[in-house]
Amino acid sequence: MSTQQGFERRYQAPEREPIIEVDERLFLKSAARSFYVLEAFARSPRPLSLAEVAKAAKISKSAAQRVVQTLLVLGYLERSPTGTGVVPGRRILDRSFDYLRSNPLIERATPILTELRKTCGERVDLSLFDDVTILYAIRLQSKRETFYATLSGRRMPTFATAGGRAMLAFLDDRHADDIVRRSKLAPLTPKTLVDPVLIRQRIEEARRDGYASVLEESLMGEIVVAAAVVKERNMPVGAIHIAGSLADWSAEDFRKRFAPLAIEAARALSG
Amino acid sequence: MSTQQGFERRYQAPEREPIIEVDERLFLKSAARSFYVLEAFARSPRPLSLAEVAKAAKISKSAAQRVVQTLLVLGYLERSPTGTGVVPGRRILDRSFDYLRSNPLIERATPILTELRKTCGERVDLSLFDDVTILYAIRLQSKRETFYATLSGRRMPTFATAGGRAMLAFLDDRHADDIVRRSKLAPLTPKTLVDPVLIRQRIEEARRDGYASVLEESLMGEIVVAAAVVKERNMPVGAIHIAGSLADWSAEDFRKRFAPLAIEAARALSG
DNA sequence: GCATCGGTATCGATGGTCGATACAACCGTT
DNA sequence: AACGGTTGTATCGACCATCGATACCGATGC
Repeated sequence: MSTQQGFERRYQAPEREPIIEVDERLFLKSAARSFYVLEAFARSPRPLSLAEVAKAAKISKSAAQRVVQTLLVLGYLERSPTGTGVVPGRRILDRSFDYLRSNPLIERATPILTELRKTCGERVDLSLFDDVTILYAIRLQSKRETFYATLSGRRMPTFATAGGRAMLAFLDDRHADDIVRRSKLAPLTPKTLVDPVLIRQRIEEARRDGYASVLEESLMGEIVVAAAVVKERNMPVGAIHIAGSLADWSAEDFRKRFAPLAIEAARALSG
Repeated sequence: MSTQQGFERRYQAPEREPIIEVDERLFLKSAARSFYVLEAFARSPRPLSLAEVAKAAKISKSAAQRVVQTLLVLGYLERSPTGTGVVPGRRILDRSFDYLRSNPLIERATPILTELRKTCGERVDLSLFDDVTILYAIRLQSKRETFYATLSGRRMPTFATAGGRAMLAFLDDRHADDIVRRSKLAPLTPKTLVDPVLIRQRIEEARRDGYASVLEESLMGEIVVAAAVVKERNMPVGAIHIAGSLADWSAEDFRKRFAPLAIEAARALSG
């Protein structure tokens, strides 16, 4: 259920690196409004009435009416089958298809992950680095998964995930600390580390070992090992996760067995 | 409702059913422009320069500049890592996450498909009906899959897929024929049926058997059985596919073994 | 050197969008 | 049966956001 729509939405100021900060005058407010409407469903995944849309997107009812009509025509919204309100439309999936297909990393990763999934028999994920969150792009489930563990497009806090920490380990301390500092350090489970000092310690371990491992920090009963995929100059761009259940494995066995596989797969994708 | 326009893009005139035809004056041209830009990547999944964007979206270079800047800020576009041009942005995945999460069918289907995947050991898909195309929403791969067979958001022609025919079998003849007629009957493989008479015959078989089966019609070496998921009034909304390789199975064995499983899963989702 | 391509920035005119408002249809409740 | 509450739909003049020609800067290439 944790929608966690991650820490604070809304795009103001990429604020990372003061690169050029798009010119106000080139920003199309009316275009942005459409996306604000679509984003309303990140907070409430159910049919929204016109009034609710207007409120969520902070626009007038009239504006909402126009945006909704437009998005209905384009297929990015659909009338709710329940009769009232609108829901996200199928055409959105076309765009995510384009995204996945346009990203060379995804394409190269797919066969490697498939192979990895076969040898492991456990869930295998590819996540993408995105500042204070990571974004799951490919998810190959094993058996018995929760609904959200199957969805790509899910975001998780960088600081609390194996993949996130594996990626932070490739940043310099200043940058990594900055990300932790800007993260909302809310525990996802009773075991989530929220003390920046402890988190930093784990990051250093990851730096030393070449992989990160978290134990029940985002889901009770779950153990994950992950290794970062890096580009030139060792910039982390993604991570390969292998996730298993403590019902099947001891933490030590799991790490010993799967960490090398994650590292190898990540290395095959790097460079 | 259904936004058809299968292969052919662009939304002019839903032209199907003269239902209310959204008021011209409520259609936000400037908002639509942003989506035209995003859709440019459906045709060419690679970085596009400003000029290319302008051309693809049929807007001026200035307009392209503004749209691109805006979408960059919002995260729906990203600068290409190769230095020049833009590519679809990660934020798109957030929206597809919202879509999947908002759709009750997807949520209900997930555990059923997971279970089905486990008992079958073959690839299992959930597709959604969308007029002349079907749209893959959930894909659980087995081993050795092609890249495109792993991507949700992929569209395939309704007439040539097992799921598509299973769904057509639940429409009345007029409607089914109409969909076939409006489809671009281009063969995907040497074995694709393109004769409307033969296609209709297969649809009738599906109606009789409660499932459809296609043999190498969309991918050589592949056999697929599928059963339709229907709503009230027996309207088809999706289909469950089970896909295997002819290297592992005879067509007959495959059908005998998996068709009942597809039917049962689809029935569990229907109603 | 010149040509061509990439992205960026400027600015006044114009027309697309704004939003208050009214309307229609549906629900329960009293 | 009129009510107050939804829902979605439709109208219209005023204004300001957007338009697009144009100029600019930097790389790259011959």
